[in-house]
Amino acid sequence: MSSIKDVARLAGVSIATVSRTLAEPEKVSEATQRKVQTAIRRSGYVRNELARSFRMQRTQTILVLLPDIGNPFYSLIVQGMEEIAQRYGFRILLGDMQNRAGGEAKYLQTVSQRQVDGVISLGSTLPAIPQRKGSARIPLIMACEYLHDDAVTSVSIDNVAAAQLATQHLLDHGHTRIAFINGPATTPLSKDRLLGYRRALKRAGLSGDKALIVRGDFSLASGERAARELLESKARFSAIFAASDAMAIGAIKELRARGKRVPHDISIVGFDDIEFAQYVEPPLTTIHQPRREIGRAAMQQMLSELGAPVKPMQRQLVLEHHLVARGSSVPPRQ
Amino acid sequence: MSSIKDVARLAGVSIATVSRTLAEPEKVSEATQRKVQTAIRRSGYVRNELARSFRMQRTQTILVLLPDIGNPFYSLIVQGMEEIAQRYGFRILLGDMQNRAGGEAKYLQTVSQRQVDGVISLGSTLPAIPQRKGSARIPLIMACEYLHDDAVTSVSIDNVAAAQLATQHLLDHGHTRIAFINGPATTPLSKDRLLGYRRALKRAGLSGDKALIVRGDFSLASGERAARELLESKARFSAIFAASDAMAIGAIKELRARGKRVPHDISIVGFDDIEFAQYVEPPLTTIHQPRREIGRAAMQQMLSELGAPVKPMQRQLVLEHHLVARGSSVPPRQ
DNA sequence: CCAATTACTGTAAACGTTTACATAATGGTA
DNA sequence: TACCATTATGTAAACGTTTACAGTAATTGG
Repeated sequence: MSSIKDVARLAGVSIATVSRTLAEPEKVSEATQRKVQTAIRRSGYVRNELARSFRMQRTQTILVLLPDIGNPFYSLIVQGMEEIAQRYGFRILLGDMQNRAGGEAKYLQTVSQRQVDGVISLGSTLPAIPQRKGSARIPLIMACEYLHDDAVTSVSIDNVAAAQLATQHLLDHGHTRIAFINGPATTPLSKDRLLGYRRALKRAGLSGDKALIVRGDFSLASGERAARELLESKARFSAIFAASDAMAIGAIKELRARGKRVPHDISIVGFDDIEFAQYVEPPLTTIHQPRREIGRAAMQQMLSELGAPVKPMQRQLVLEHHLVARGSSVPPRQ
Repeated sequence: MSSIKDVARLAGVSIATVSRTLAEPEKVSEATQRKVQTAIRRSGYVRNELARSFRMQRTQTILVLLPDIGNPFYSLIVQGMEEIAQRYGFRILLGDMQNRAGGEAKYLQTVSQRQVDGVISLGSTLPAIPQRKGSARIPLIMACEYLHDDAVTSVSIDNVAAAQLATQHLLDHGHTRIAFINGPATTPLSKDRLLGYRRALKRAGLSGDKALIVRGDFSLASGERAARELLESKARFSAIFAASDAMAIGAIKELRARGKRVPHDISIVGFDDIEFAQYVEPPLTTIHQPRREIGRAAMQQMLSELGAPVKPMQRQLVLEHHLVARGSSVPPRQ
């Protein structure tokens, strides 16, 4: 492999000039630039990014922590992030946490080893980012999930409002006994969705029933389990609001297995609007999250914190959601 | 950040000794090792992997090219790869090709920039890997897809046999007019599946009908389109074999939209056995691919080529598949 | 007791960049 | 003309490792 030295020799200039031609061409005369450029072409030189990263202590790489790579919910978010990262010469290192608490640990190593410039987490817990003594702190941004803490930058939707909207939709159809399959209990996101659910019930003058609230982990299988739990609790309900489409789809399967028809016997509303939501039977009524946009915004914020010429945003960015009414929600049977 | 120098000073040894303690402890006396280890603990030293990669021209990173990150088919494969990579201290850099021809281009840059040690491609085309002059060639392995070329290492199933099995399953149920939604035309994988489909028909003494063969790109939407094409062609059929579960699910949606009942009017068999296959209505009969195992094997082969103490495998590894019969395939209506 | 071997440790170069600083050339101004 | 500012380029150090080579001390074999 030819190095900057070969190029310098070929062009008859110093290595500093070659480096400058590449990084700050405005500091090099046009004639010299031409010489260097032809030398580069002739030698087939390509910059050794490893050497560069080492020297500059920057890798142009952002670690993206994914709770579960098998959940197609994240794909569009990642694509949005890629789009922006790409544009500014950054790369994404994807870390799959396999839906496990602490699954991020192995990836945080690469952080303390200075192999990434920043971290975007799609998970609910604040990863304990090992900060390098004596260096700038490594930026962390949360996407989708968030903390109610102004110090932590995040991009998400208004989950209270969204959950309220979903519940209201079922109330509008005349349902009064609405079950709720929430996500993992402790996260602010889940708390907010629970709050939105309760708020809608309350505004409708309903008291709500503890037995109608169960939990999953956003996965298909957990939705199935949650529905089973609901059915076995003997609590009556004519509709379910699930905090993810995957859980909604899992629930539908279980309901069917128990002889309930959807939506005829039980209406269902999901959350996320993943692609599959349109393809299940019945097509899923759900809350649409602007996934690509969330990814874009999170990455933009990251790059702005890293000094890229991107306009920074507010600390906690909240994007728009909306409800997509499809076939899974209808008025209750008499 | 403390460097190897600080540790050396603290332990009263040379930096070479520190380096050796970390990389080849058998060459360092026990007493010295202890001194170095306490010095490391006291100083909070963590090796600068950037410097190391630079010096050694190895990054311990494998680029995994993904045709479409939104397709949940790939998740388990990636998990299998991660598992093995992890075990040997390697990382995975995921590259999403967004289902586009040439989508790998931007990632191959990182290859020519020496930022990865090897490439595993899940796509169908042979990525033109820029080889570094004067250095060892960068290993490439294909997983799922393959070329009929002994020079290219690959891990996959026997797609001819698998497609034949799926078709045979429908024939066994009594179907004689079986449509086939294949993947992109030009890949060996698609050709093999077509071959398997045809072989099954032939063995049953059926001639086959060109009009019953259509194509998609493995995605939900393309399955929907393919089904539409079939329905509009006026060709008669009582069953569909789709080359991916996603296309099968897409097709089901379109069939329903046109008033066909599945499986009552039309039986369907998919391919892949993704998680969703169990959750759609009716549950999808499909070919199970050992996805995690494919990932594991591909990564194992990669690491063995990179000199890790892993037993190498044969050039073209073929893993076992099987058919999972679920509700989407039944005998045809009279 | 000497030579040869072994086991351990240190010295210093090298990897390919970036960049602070020095230097040289040019042009403008008093 | 002498001076300064500006522009363009070169010199050389630095980043933090690994590793070839050299050196020393301890051990072994004769």
